[in-house]
Amino acid sequence: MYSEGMSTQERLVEATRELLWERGYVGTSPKAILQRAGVGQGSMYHHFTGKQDLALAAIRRTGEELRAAVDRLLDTDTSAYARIEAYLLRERDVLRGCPVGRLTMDPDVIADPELRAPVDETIAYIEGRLAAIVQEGVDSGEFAPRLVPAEIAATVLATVQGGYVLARASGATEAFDGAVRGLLSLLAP
Amino acid sequence: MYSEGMSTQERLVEATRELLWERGYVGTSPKAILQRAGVGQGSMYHHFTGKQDLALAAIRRTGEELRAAVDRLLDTDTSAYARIEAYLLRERDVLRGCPVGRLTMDPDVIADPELRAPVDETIAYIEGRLAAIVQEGVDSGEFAPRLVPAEIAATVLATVQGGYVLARASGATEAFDGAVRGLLSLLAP
DNA sequence: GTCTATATGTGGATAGAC
DNA sequence: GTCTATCCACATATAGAC
Repeated sequence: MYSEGMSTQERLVEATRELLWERGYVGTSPKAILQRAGVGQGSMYHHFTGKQDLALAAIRRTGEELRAAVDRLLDTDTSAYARIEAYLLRERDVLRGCPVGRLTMDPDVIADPELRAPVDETIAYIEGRLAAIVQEGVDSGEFAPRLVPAEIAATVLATVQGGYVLARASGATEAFDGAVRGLLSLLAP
Repeated sequence: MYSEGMSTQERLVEATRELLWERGYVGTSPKAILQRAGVGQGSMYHHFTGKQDLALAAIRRTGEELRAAVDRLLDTDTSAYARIEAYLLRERDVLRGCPVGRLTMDPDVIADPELRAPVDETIAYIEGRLAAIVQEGVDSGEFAPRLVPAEIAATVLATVQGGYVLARASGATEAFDGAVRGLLSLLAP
């Protein structure tokens, strides 16, 4: 139940991040968080004002980590296609879905501007990075000039997010892989 | 609150369908269903064994309707590209998301084989219809022979499902439209 | 068939002791 | 800072009257 060196706040945020990923905001109760974190009720309300506040910290951290991971993946000295491919083929726990994208199906997250903000920012950031790479590819002649970078970036991101949906519906990762391969075949120079 | 000619069962199923779309399975309580349907507690447990049973009826009906709508859209005597385009440009309430796809993010739906089955069947059905159309296009020379129909079908469906995610994250339909246009530009003969 | 009453647990949060 | 006790409302279901 987390390492010894982890502070109570950290344990609470980590437990919340896991539960938000697994069950979403609506499906996550303070009680479940406390049990997973191994702390008492009082600690949670000492460090955070409540469920929303704790979820906010958790979502922000998840967004930061995802953006950092994407940066590591895309900051390479390779062709535009190779970087888009690297993004699409990134190792993923497909059946768990995207820890950020899944929150968009949570009515209470979407209804709360504070909770939606870090979700929006993270997705917009990745879209922006992908668009810049497509633009490079268009400029260098690697991609057809008729491609609109912002649109292709949205298509790439949507294919990944939708791939999770197909995979979870079928209970198998195959559909995700198929969608990605299909897109790569359409993008292939 | 629904027409006079609607039976109690129908009212319950309709109310459940709406709530599942808006709030998902975890976020929908029997109480909320009863209030929306305008019936008492006893009626629900007379016609259905409980929340799961009612949700099952609701999901099945939503799946049937979606498959029928897709059939109407795709049963036209036009080119393969035109039919894929028609599917992608279908009029949608983008910010509400897909009434079937959103259920894949519901942990209690995915964990219950009975509830997941109609979700899986509906998505598999649409994928199959799209794949057959792509196959036609490949056979007729409309699409490049290197395209794998099942993969392209998955890409098309994933772009739509992921488009909902992008749109809901940003709170605007633009990202959905961008993803669709990007895919159409890649598919264009 | 439909209603109201009731039951048990949980959701989300506060109070106050240590 | 952390714990336990307590609070009120809701979630989900059953019982039994009409």
